[in-house]
Amino acid sequence: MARILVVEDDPNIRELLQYNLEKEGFEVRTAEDGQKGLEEIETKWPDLVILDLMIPYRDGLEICRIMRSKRELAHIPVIILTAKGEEIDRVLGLEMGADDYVTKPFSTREIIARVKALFRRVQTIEKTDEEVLIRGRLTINIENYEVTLGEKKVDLTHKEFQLLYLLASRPGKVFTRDFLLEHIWGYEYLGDSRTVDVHIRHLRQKLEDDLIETIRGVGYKFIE
Amino acid sequence: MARILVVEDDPNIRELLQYNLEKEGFEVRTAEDGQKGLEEIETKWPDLVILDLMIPYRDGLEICRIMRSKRELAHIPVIILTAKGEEIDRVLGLEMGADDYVTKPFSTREIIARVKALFRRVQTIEKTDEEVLIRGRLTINIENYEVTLGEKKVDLTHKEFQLLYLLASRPGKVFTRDFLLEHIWGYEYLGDSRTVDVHIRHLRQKLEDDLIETIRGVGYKFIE
DNA sequence: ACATAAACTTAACAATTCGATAACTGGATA
DNA sequence: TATCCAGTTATCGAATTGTTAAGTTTATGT
Repeated sequence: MARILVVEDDPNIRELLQYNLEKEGFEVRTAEDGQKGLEEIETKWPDLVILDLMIPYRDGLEICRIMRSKRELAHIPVIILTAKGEEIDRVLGLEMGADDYVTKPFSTREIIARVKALFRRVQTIEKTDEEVLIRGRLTINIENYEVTLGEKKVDLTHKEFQLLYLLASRPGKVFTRDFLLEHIWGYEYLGDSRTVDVHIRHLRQKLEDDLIETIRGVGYKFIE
Repeated sequence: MARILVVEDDPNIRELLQYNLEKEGFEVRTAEDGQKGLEEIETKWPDLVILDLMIPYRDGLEICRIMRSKRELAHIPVIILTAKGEEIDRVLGLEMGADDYVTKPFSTREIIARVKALFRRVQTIEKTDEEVLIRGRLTINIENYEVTLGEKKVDLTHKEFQLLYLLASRPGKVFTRDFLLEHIWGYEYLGDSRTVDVHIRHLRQKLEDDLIETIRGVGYKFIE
């Protein structure tokens, strides 16, 4: 199972995290300050690091920066813990390469969910890092934005391409209209969800009718 | 739409929350003390609970702890309301498994934003957690919205799928018609309870007769 | 900066599927 | 045996999606 390092000076939170993460089946190590944490990271290469921002000796951001500068540590995902007031450093943290933030106080469920989500993201990114998606007769080339069906090249618009790519990235999975709107159109989009239908229609016309299946009352899915 | 339970003894805040959440399209129920709140939670399984910390009979943390210890309630997100002076033991609160905290006085916009954020978080993170339910020869894939019996794929409608999923999520547990109506059809639904029978009938036809058992005078259960 | 084309959104209407209800039947229970 | 509860079926209306076209925005090249 995945190995997680928790770098946190407050023993209560440290134990709370350790207890709950181990209950989820992760292997957990802890360090109580930045110096020890960094040593652990450099010698043990954990699979994920949870870093409190305010810790003695070396703070979270510094550790993050050091990790990102070393080739063998650069890929390790990092979750930063911040107290409620410290949210100013968010931008700085992003620059330092943290992958997620959790503001204290947090629920254990939340942090576990985020750990899992992060692992999932890393896994799927590593998997889908290939620029070409092949699904039967369909080929989706992300790099040069090209789609071919059999031998024929298919011209898609930007939205159509995004929609197809998202659906085809997980064949079989049902995507609700809301989910599609949120991910392609953005969180703040306040529009008709019928818009999705129209784009689906266009995709079906340009490709084949039965590539995208309608799940009535739920959404759409790319056939497996 | 999602069903929210507000447990709060102050009638002003209770109504304020109810009014504003309903305006946002949520279905809202209220309880004025911990005992009634807990009953409502256990019998109705709301989709989210807003809990005042200081309420008569059973306080918020106790309810939270009870919820987390019961399998069918453990996943329900909880927002805790605290008065400004109340210094909650943070770690205790975290262990109890609340998902978010709001300090009184709060603005309605804030609480609505948090409710929505929490739903979004839970949806995107938790739903991908347990995607497949296996019950003997029956397989229920939530992500793909697919049901197979043995090797055969079974086409279910939305309502049928929801019904089967709920029943199969706790084999052996008897669900009353009222519970099923409130949980799947919504708090507001005022209809014939024969409706449930018809959908059960359809499920039995599409699957096997003896998967869903009738408990005369009570309701239905999925066989263990 | 402008004209033009392309892409996107919205609206309206058609087609289809689904679900609620009523009414009747059958069986269990007291 | 009477009564109550669940099973069953067909039908109608409602909800969802498909489809087309017109209107609006955005992008592109000159």
